[in-house]
Parts: sequence; structure tokens; C-alpha cells
Amino acid sequence: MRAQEVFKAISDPSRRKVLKLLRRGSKTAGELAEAFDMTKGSMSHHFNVLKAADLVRCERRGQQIVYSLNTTVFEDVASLLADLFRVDKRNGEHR
Amino acid sequence: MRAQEVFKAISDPSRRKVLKLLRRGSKTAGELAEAFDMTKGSMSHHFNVLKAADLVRCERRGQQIVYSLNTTVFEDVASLLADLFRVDKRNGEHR
DNA sequence: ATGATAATTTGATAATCATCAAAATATCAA
DNA sequence: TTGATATTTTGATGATTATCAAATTATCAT
Repeated sequence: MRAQEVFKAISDPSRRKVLKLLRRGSKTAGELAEAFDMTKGSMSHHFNVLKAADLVRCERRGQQIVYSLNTTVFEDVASLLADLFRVDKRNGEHR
Repeated sequence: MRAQEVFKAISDPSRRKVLKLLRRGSKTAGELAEAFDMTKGSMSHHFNVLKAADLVRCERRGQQIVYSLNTTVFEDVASLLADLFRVDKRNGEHR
């Protein structure tokens, strides 16, 4: 997993909203786009960022493309965060 | 806690490196800056972003300013992430 | 007060990012 | 194959961000 791509992806509020919408189950690109006040082109850009971070999966179903949450990445992100905040007990405070 | 500011803050590799350096204990602005290939002014900007997100605390000690990790935010971020990925069991998949 | 050191702030510039409108691709249905 | 629908891709633009150099603030020591 690329920390860079994951953190960048979730740093945008629109993309976090997409993730939240997907918690209830998969949705088509159009259904997701309806929930936003921006063009489908812009939404598609956000989908790409989320895909690059492997936070969502997508699958074509006829004319539409169905997006779903990739929950397997969650553990990776969680441990990465834990790592970031894990205090090293061996060394003390600054003098 | 502001999700926006926290996620933006940790989306930058330099700032994540600062957090990692602080795991071992507090450090002065100068000590932190030494570990990077950029001016102290730029580092100061990054410190400000981390402070705005409440990820670090700082305290003046004589001529220097000592930064330290604020671990209390960690739980907030963790639960925010968990929330983001929590799958809602009530509703099924997309038809 | 003066000079030295540590750090921040400011103003400018270059790079990245979000967004839009329009064009392109893919699938379906007639 | 033609038209309609769903989505993505492209090219351009404005906004945000990272960075630097220089100016500023704060503290200490003399």
C-alpha cells in the first residue's frame, strides 16, 4: 500500500463523502455523482484518485460502472496510523 | 477535531516524517529542520500545519521551541477512520 | 543597548489539485 | 448502423500548497 496515495485520497472531503456513501453498499458512478454538486467529469476524477489508493473497487455492469468499498485496505491504513503515533518508549524526553 | 485539517496534515510526507521523528521524544525546531533538505522557513510552515491540526504541541524553552507529539488526537483520528470504513450491515449490496 | 542565535512570518514563485466544458469511449436497444 | 445513455478522458483555468529568500520577532549573553 502507498501511504502517500491513501492519505492524499482521504484528505479531500468529497472523496471521504464518497467512501461514506459506499458504506451502505455499492453504487453506480451516476448514483454517487447525484449526491454532489459537481460535474460527472469531476466526480470521475475523484473516483480515479480513490481507485489509485485502492480504497474502492469498480466493475462494469452493462452501461454503468458499480463502485464498492475496498475494506481490506482499512487495516493497512489503521496500522499505518498507529505506527505514526506509536511513541517509542526506549528514548526519553528532550533533555 | 477537524477531520479536514488532520487529514490534510498527514497527507504530506514531510509532515509525516516530522511526526515519526517526534515519536522518540520531543525535539526543537532546529533539530527537526536538520533532518530535512529545506529551509527553516518551509519547516516552520509545516509545523504550523501540524499545530493547526493539533497533532503536535509546542513550548518555548529559552531561545528554542520544543515540539512534541500530541498523542491524544490519535484516538480521534482512529475512530474517524473506523467510521469511514464501517460497513453498514442493514442495507444490502447494490442490486 | 548591541550582537548573536533560534525560530517565525512575509511576499513571491512554481507545482499541484479541483473543477468545468467539451470530446471521446463503451454499452445497449432499435 | 444509428441513436441514446452512462461514464471517462482531455485540455484549460482558477485555487491551493510547498518552497525559497529576506525581513521580523524573541531570547540570551555581554
